[in-house]
Amino acid sequence: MDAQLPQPPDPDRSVAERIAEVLTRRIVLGELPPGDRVGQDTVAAEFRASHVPVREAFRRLEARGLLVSEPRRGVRVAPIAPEAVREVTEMRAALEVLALREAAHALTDADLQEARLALAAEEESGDLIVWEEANRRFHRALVTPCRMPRLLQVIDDLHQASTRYLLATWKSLDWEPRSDAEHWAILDTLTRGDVEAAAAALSEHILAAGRALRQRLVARGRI
Amino acid sequence: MDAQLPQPPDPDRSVAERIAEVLTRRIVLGELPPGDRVGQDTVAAEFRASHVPVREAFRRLEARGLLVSEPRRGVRVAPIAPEAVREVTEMRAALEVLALREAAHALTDADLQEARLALAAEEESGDLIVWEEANRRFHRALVTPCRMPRLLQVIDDLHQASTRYLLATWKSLDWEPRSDAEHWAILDTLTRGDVEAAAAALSEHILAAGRALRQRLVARGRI
DNA sequence: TGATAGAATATAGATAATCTATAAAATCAT
DNA sequence: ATGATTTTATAGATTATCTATATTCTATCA
Repeated sequence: MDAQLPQPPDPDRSVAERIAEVLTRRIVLGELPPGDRVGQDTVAAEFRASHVPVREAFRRLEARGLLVSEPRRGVRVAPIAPEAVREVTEMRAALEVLALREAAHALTDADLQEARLALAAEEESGDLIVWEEANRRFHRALVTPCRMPRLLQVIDDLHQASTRYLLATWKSLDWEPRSDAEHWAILDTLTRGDVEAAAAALSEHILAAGRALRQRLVARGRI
Repeated sequence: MDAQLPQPPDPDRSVAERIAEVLTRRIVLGELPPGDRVGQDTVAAEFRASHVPVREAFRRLEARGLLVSEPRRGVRVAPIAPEAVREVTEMRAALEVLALREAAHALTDADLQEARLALAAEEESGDLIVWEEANRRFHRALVTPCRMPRLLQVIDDLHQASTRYLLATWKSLDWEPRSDAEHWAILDTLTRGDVEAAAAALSEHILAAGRALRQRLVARGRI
């Protein structure tokens, strides 16, 4: 791991925020594997910062479930367990359905167009990470119009966790594009104005993806 | 406000944790009103601590939605807005129903007994704060057996927010015990093993309480 | 007189050096 | 070899200090 590039000072964002952002990316992408200890002095040295903003960044990531903190023993990257995958999946299903139902009232043509563009980007992606970016963009397009910031924040945190589980499980190699059919089906029912059908499809889609992920994770764990 | 009592050192909990706990209580109870600025040096002086653990406590409370942070301007107590009440209510309904469905598999007689005791405590309470404690205990008894720590944490944060809205709106004066009938109905259906009916009743109960709260809040806002 | 530009002040955010307590590692004695 | 003990590394916290920004106060001018 090479040293942090001298980031533009950017006085609008605190040092803690920038550290939190970089650490988040590393954990989600799997560069920092589950269980790894994250030393505050190491991080501070890398970012040429003191331990104060580092600790603040730790607290943010802890709240998002990416780090776990043990008193007097520092923090480590949260483990990846099948039960956690199930939990995050079910929470996402419940909350994205809620957000979609609320968003449906306010859904504009531009929102639907954005969702379509996201699905097009999915189909053009040859890489798991790129596909996941488009996948996230699609889900976000469906729920963002609900205008419920707290709900959207929690959904975002959960999706981040999902992404981490996905990337840790599929490793970009043995991956082929999938589930796009479900995505189009959700978008179709929504375009037709059938919110309940779209909600049901979205829920089933999230749960199915979660089941597949968990199965694969358990299988990998047994090898 | 008098000075902080010399707390037992308690080496198992960090200074940041203790500060976060006390600030949480003050915000939920309304001692720190919405919009109030919370100065880091003021808090540090009161707890005879440095600004470092204070800032960590701020980050924890920010993640729970009790504080909002404005860059270079510090933190203030989160405002109480009808839209936020609605948001928290709907999230609670969705997530507590999910938790209840999962908990139902594992529900023991002891859990049901705990719920009954909580309802008895509600009926004996003459004070809004005491009632709310029992109310929380009841809801917790229903969902805790699901054994999904992340879900339970989010539910807990949301319930804390609900409590704050409740106490800010009803002010302990013009309050009379209510909604206990709904509580008993939920418990009855659950005792009979009808999980779906209990889930529906729980959802409707949370949403109804939220509607009442929001109406009252809007009415108060107009006076 | 009132609005506004500019100086003064308070404070958020951050640094650096330092301290204590504890967990982990290394060493020593049996 | 193994168990006890010392050493070492580091988390958590303090204190003093620094800079940049918000806010407040004040003085000037239309």
